[in-house]
Amino acid sequence: MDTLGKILVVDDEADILEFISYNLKKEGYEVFTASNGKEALPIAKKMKPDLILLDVMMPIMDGIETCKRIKADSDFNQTYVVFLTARSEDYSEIEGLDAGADDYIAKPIKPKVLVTRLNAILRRKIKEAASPSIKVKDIFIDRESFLIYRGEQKIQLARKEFELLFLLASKPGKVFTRENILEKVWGDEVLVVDRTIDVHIRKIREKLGDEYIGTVKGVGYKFEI
Amino acid sequence: MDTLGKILVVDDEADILEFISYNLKKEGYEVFTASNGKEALPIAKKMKPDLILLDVMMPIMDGIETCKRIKADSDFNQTYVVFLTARSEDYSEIEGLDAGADDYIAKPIKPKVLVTRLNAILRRKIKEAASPSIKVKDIFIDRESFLIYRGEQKIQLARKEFELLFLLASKPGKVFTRENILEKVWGDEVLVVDRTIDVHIRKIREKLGDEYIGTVKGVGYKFEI
DNA sequence: CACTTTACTTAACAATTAGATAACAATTTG
DNA sequence: CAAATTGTTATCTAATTGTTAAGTAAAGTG
Repeated sequence: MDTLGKILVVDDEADILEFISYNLKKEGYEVFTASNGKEALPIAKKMKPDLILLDVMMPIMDGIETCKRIKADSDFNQTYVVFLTARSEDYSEIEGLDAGADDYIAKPIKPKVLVTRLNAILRRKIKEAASPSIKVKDIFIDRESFLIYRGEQKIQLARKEFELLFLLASKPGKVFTRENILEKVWGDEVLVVDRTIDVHIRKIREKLGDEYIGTVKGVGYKFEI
Repeated sequence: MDTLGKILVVDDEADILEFISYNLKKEGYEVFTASNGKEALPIAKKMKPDLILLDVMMPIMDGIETCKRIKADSDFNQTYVVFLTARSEDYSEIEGLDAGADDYIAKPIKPKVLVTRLNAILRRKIKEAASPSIKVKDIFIDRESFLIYRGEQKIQLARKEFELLFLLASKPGKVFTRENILEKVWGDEVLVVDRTIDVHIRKIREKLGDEYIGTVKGVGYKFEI
């Protein structure tokens, strides 16, 4: 099995480090560890991880400082940084955003949440890098321009509409459940009502016509082959 | 009758152990018991249960610690862990989730609740593992698209019809009793009259033809080989 | 920074469809 | 044949999805 990606985990508490490391390895990631920011930088330089998981509160060099240095280094253009924060440290959210973090995970860490979030982030990354466009039926879905081409005709979709169509079209014929769709298009931290999906489906159908997206009652939606 | 699955129950109170054990055995599960975490681990190793039911509060090794060790062992990747917790111990919910538990059941335990929850969990597990598609005779039953293919022809079934056909086709030739069918397709919390199944069978026959599903009077239905 | 526009979400209601059941017909079984 | 079991149809209900309108947030503009 080839690795899903490389992750560098940085935390000063050995227990947490081990706990996270174990869960990520089990999932199929290649994991490196460091116990503070100072240690982390050279390891990151060397290993070129796809994602760095940073505890905010650390001695020697805290997460925010580390993140700033990472983001300042053009070597890490393609590297995602995710913060681990204690739930109530909302101040860190603001600081962290300034520092350029891409996402947050609140402690206490639940393995499932951790793994799904990182999966989602890295999947998005891989997908964006790998398949910028899809051709199905008579349409061409182009990530570069966020446009749908049908022959000469260009159709513009809003972001969410685009992502939703892109997801369905990524596996034509396959039925995606709403749960599925929410996870992939909205991400699992976002709490949105099912009907929202329906409305977006409606808008896509409005712009493209009804023949592309089918409903499977009791299950979900699919891109019709 | 083959067993529905193996369950390891861990609790320090002998009464509870027996109570749970009795109810699960009656339901058709193969049950093992242990009275603390330390005892539980080797039994789990040996018996490879599908699910471990863990009391949170135990002497020697408590449920949380036990759960952590179980989850840390890759042998138990496929094993569900369910906690038994006193209702007001909400702290344990957080700790337990950290430890990797998959579900909770609050004490005091009602046999029906216990059995239904475990049934639901294990059914989900089985379904997840189940193959996404089946090929029998001249038809192809596809979970991805929720369609039945016969050559080029696509046949769409409603959800319950699909699940029912999928069940029968999962073991062609085997006769499924109505009880069987209700449990697997409808789930045991749903109360439905037998005739409902007949009607669904009828609709499937209408859409696919009569040659696929056979009736065994006094017993049930089967997918004809 | 006001103002405008656009995207997103939601609530509320309408339409549709799947599912359940009753009632009766047909078939099988002993 | 009589009893039990299953098949069939029509009808009702509950669940699911479609649709509209309106509110809110975000992004763009002068």
